[in-house]
Amino acid sequence: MSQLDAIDTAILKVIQQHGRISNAELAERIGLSPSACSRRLDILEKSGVVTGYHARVSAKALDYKMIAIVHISLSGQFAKTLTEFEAAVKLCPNVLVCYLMSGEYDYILRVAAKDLEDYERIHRDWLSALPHVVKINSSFALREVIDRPNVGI
Amino acid sequence: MSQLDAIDTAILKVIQQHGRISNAELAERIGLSPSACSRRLDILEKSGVVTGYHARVSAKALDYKMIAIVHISLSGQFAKTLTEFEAAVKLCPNVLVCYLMSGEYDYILRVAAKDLEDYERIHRDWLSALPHVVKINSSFALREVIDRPNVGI
DNA sequence: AGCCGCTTTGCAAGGACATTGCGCGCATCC
DNA sequence: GGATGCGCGCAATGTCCTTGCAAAGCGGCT
Repeated sequence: MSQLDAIDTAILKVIQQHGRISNAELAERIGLSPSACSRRLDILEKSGVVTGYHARVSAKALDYKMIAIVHISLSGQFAKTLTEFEAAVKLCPNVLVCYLMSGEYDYILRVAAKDLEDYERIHRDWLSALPHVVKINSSFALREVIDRPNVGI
Repeated sequence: MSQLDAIDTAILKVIQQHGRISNAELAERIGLSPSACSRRLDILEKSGVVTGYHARVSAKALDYKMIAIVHISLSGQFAKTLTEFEAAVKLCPNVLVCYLMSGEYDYILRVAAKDLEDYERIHRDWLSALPHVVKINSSFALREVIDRPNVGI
């Protein structure tokens, strides 16, 4: 991928916030002809700068009213241990985010649940069943203050 | 908003993963005529079930190579304290996510930075400057294992 | 300075697409 | 049983996306 110029950055800034904007309106906003804009966007997509488009669905419309932050420690940091854990955690659809971390815990997870009972099920059937786990620490989000799709550029 | 039926759910499932899909292809995937599909999607958007569409931009294409998870404790839980902290944290463009939490820390943040030097700047100019903060604990993500845009439905 | 090649732009055309009105089928309720 | 409302498919029209093509900007080189 070549370097991004000011026009590319402007395109990215718009489509981050308005992913389903028409090419015509996008072109107008950034001051370019629709054809040039379409070609630039095409390059951004094919070169992997734009990795996808996603609709954001109201969590409570789907009855997901709870967010838990889960800190997990494993029994070791061997590559095999990490690989097996990660393969297993990827299968749980309720895990939205998972990072391998520095610091006190090995992994940090963001988990969506419909309610406390649902979370208890997830904890029992999924999280506790993950391999090599020696400690699980769940905290619950009381309120979402910020949830940006991307860093403001 | 009325209840979501199986077709609505199917639509949501597709557009969560393919936010820029054409209405024609969406209709074909879920087995509906384009007109009916367009009308359903319109209802889902106007009723607030679909809250927006966003392009996902490769973080490293923008040179954001670091993700920090920051735990923050405040000096108290008075409403005024929380409100002032939240107003301030919302201004920092590097803070992608912020939750008010139960548990040991009051807030948990996901912060994007270009590199360690950039994070040092964010920490100094933004995080340390947030009002009522008494403790900041930063951990760094070594690797992103999962980052789903939405819960799998 | 002038030339040349590369890149990117704007324009135009044709083909696809989104949207809206309309009539029909189906279920519900009186 | 008839009326009513809801959601569907079909068709048409206006918009939009895309691609070919020529010209303009830009940098390097002589």
